[in-house]
Amino acid sequence: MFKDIAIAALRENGYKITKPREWIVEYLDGNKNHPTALEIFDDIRKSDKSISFATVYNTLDTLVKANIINEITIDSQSSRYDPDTSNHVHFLCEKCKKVIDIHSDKVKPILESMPGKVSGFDIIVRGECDSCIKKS
Amino acid sequence: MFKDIAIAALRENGYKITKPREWIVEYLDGNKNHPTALEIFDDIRKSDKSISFATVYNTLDTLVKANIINEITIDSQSSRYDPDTSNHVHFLCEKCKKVIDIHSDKVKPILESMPGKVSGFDIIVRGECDSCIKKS
DNA sequence: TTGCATGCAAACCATTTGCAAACTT
DNA sequence: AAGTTTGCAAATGGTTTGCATGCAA
Repeated sequence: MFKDIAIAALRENGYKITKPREWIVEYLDGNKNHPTALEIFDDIRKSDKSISFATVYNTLDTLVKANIINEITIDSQSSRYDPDTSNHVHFLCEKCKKVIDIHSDKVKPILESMPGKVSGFDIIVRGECDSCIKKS
Repeated sequence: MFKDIAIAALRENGYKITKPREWIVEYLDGNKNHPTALEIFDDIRKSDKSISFATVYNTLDTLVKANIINEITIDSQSSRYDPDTSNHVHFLCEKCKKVIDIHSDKVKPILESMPGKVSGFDIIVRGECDSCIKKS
């Protein structure tokens, strides 16, 4: 389970386990919405928990540095965060704005062809999804 | 030549050919540095040309909309722009900060496997380049 | 007890906007 | 002449920072 792995990874890297960090990890567990920092902040606040903006940013930074989550740049306005660190592509439908995760074995060959050691990646494809094409 | 193609494409899309647009297109012609809007602004100003910040942004937007250049998000701080719209991957060396363009036929299979119509993409791989590995 | 982490508000900085003047067609 | 485009400066909005207080270890 993501939460347990994340908490363990934080511990291993010498980070303290605090309430805000637990909340954010819980929030991201199984989350496929690629939320922004603001969305995370708002949603956590809605559930009677007190958290500050700076802490959301700090914690997300920490989780990214510890390789527990990925920062994705599909939205040029603001960073989004993804707890799924497995090889996948983000397909953004520009009509309905949905981000579809595509787990594909076609990603690996690209990573293997890089002229150096790979530490992370972000594959963003923009277009129009089948569901929107059918509607038009 | 990129400049001629870009100007023609602007005309075809009903955009007027103005000095600032020419300067920016010339600046980007053959440019492999993936510059930011600020870098473009500064460099154009350095060569005795008067241009405003808003115009740089407006023009880059226009060029992106007309599919003449790509906006790339390799830098979470600010957008970068690439006149090379052919299928390639951006490999960012986190040590020397260089962005290496990798033209690869491995990109196409990914685009073809998307659940919809593809209009654009941005493939970013982060790591350490061979040259930096050798130095350490 | 010892630092690391949090929270607040102010600062920062890339990008956008409104509008009058200038220019392309 | 008509309608875009430019340029300026101010506004916006996501993200970061400094520092005092709080908390995990």
